[in-house]
Amino acid sequence: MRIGEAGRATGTKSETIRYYEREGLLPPPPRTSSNYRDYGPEEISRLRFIRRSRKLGFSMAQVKELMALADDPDQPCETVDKIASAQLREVEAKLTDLRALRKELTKLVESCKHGTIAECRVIEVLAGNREELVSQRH
Amino acid sequence: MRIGEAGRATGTKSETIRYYEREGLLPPPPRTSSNYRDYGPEEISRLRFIRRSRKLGFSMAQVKELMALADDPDQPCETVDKIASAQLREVEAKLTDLRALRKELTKLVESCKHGTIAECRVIEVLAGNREELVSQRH
DNA sequence: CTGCACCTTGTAGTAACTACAAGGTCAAGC
DNA sequence: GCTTGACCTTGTAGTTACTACAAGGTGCAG
Repeated sequence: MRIGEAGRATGTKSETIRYYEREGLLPPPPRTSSNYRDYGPEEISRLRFIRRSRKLGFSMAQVKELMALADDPDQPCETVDKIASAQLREVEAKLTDLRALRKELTKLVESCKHGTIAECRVIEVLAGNREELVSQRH
Repeated sequence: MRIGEAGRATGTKSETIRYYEREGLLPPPPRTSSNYRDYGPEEISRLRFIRRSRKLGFSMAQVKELMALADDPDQPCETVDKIASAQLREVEAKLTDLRALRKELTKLVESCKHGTIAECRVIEVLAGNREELVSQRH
């Protein structure tokens, strides 16, 4: 599988795939006789994972951490737990915020269906005070 | 409330707040007699909303769209529905991915607690084929 | 009245892409 | 067999969303 096809399969531009390789997120794939990158299903999985994680708001460094967990299951339990727990806390926080946002957007779409114009509280719903607790840590 | 305090209240650097103002995400606040920006609770809410949304992986343009929904409830229903529905689809997709990721991370942390080293399937869990359907649209 | 923390504008650097230039590769059609 | 066009290569420069720093003004505590 060449870079263009890999890109179409994962919704990624060729340039971005090469960029991930340069930055160490993707291992350099084998090359064909004419020096084209040649991707297998394993690399496609990894690429798909990177794209999804980035869309969820994780940094490239965090994506690397997650992939390291998957790649090397023989790391000391302490390390795995530390990384996984931290990522888990972030995932939970994102889930909470997204559920609140979903509720508000659903209400908006519903009221539109009935021809009425609802007042929209998207801002208030995410402007709660959890963030203040987070920023205390700095 | 001056810019520094507003920043501490929302986990945002002063520079970033000024940047949001330049880019039109935040309205220019009133100034004090000594030309300092003076923020009220309304602006703080808005700022908090921007920060949360960005962490959830929404672009500044999407954040603007969402805020426009909240600011102007008298827009034609068609417009509101189009924007809200699109954002809702994205929120749902993010929720699905995050739930899968959470499950995998929880498993990892649990097995660590019992001293065993689990095999980690974080990559596989997000490498499913939903993305292929999305990329068909282009 | 002088530190010191804060504010102002402006410019330059970073992360994560994204686009484009200049040129090599290769299967399809005449 | 040769050209056309879609693909690939490396490299550089532009974009988005910050982030850091410089040079200087503001304001309150001691």
